[in-house]
Amino acid sequence: MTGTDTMSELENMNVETTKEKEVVSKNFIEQIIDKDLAEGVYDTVHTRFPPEPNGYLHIGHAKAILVNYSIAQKYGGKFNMRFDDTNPTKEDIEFVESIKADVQWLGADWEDRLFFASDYFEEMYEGAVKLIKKGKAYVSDLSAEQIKEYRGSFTEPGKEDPFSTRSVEENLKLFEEMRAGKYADGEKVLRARIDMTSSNINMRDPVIYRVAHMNHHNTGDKWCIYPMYDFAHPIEDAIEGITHSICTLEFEDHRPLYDWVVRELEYPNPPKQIEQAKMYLKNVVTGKRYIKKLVQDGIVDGWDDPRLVSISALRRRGFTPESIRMFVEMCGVSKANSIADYAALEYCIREDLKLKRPRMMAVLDPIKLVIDNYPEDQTEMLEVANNLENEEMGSRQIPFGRELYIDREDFMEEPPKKYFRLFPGNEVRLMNAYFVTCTGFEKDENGNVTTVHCTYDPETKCGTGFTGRKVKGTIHWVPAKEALKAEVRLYENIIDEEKGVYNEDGSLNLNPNSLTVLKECYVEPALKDAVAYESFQFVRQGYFCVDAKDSKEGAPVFNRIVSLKSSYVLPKA
RNA sequence: UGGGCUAUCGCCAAGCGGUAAGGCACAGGACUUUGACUCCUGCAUUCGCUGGUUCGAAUCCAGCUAGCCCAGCCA
Repeated sequence: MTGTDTMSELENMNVETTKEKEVVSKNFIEQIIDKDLAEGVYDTVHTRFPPEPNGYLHIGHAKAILVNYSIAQKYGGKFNMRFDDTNPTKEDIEFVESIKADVQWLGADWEDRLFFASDYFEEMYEGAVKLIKKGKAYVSDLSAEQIKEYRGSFTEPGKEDPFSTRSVEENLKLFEEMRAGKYADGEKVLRARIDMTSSNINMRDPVIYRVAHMNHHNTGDKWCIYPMYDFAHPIEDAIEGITHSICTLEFEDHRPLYDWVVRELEYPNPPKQIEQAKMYLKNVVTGKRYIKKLVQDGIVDGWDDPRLVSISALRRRGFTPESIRMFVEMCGVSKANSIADYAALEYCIREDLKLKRPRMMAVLDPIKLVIDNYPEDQTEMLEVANNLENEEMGSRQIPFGRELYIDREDFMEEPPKKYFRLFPGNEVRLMNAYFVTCTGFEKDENGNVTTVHCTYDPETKCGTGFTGRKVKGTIHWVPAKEALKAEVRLYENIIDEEKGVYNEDGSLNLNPNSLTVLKECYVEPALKDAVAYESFQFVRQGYFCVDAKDSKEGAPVFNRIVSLKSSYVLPKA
């Protein structure tokens, strides 16, 4: 075998291994799309995110947004943003703004394709007229209760609506009158004529238009009849040229109706509805009325309280769009109902921030450390890398002096075995600075340690390459004089995870310790200019984000996004 | 109760008749100026159950079981 042969052999192997790595199995939606593309059912891919503007988006919606968006991306297709605003009684302009902001923040770019279902009302009306003319729809005078009665049940077929025999002409006239405002809310509806005996209750002559004299956020008073979801949605998709209309599992039973509408209205290349499982997170609150109550009761400070999982709350807590995308990707797409662990989300945010954020020192529960052999009134500036694993992040200066703050946890008068932080006689490294040996400590009248004394060894200064001896522990610190006092908020799940989300009476099982406010923290002076949403690693403690609501200029409030993992548990004192 | 859907490790999830991918979590170990990160190692003789077809079944067939969704003029 010649050298070149060996080379090409090697190259082939490389190609193969690379290929193997890249064979990421496709999810079932992608498999359907591949098939559609291969068979020529469609030659492009066009998806959409169609929320009703009736509330704030939460982590569950992120899946819908990102699955739709990423599929469009993968296939070089398009992604639309569309508000499904067909029911003015539930909707508000406030929500369209917050939803737009959240979707944008998540990075799902709809480019110039922002739509409102309400912009299609005229075409929907014409569609309804078309159905009437085809004898496929009729106006009914039945009350809501009567319609319910006539619908039958799971086991009994429905009965024909007595008004279903009206002539096309009469239906046309009545429907026109409905539009003209001649009838009060609930007085008349338009029903699709399908099959009152269908085993699928959605097919038992579903109502497709109702009367609602109500101001609409987009169309004002132009309309007093509004299309129902099952009629409107397929039309919206068809108008926009959506190919794959992805929704959640509970709409599986509606698919026959979806297909019926696009077929009867004779849309060419009709869209296809595909249902996927929702994404649930274990032990989180997403129910509107529960969150409303938490706000009312003053337990949280709004829909963006960092303990909630609304998109705005996650943003305020310090989660990044990248971390949420990673999480959605990690959870995958399937038709099996499932509940993801919060730990997976935590993994994603740590992973995302790890190399992107500076690693700073902050002392959350301060006690003083005095270096007795360090010259009084001397301050030296230490050059410290912002992120040891990412040189590009550069470095900063930290003042170092005789008096520092360290965390209470990093000193123990009588240490347990395997405790390798500060205790009388023990030497540790002050991160980025010197080795110090504990020589003593002071307590207050309650027996709490207030000050720890130590001596330092000038030869052990960081960066000098000192290798004379090693220490087992490295602790963080902050200079007493120059440190910035800051408020830090620590979070636990708002739900008591032991007990689950709900009590027997349906109320929430709240965790009384979900919020810890620490007002006497000290952080590096460099953190003075941190701005809202900026985040950092506080070494040995976790990732923290500047709270956007309560921080003041020069006085940041830090939210702990997530702690660092730890294989060491401090024994209880 | 009729219809629709689902069931593979603690949590997600591949697998599509040729003998159980991967991630998270977890547990060991190495390394370490973060008890972090990183790196190794381990982690389903078994795919809800029972039968059947087959040389061969998580994959096909039959019958069970369990869970989720549907009887809005909500989406």
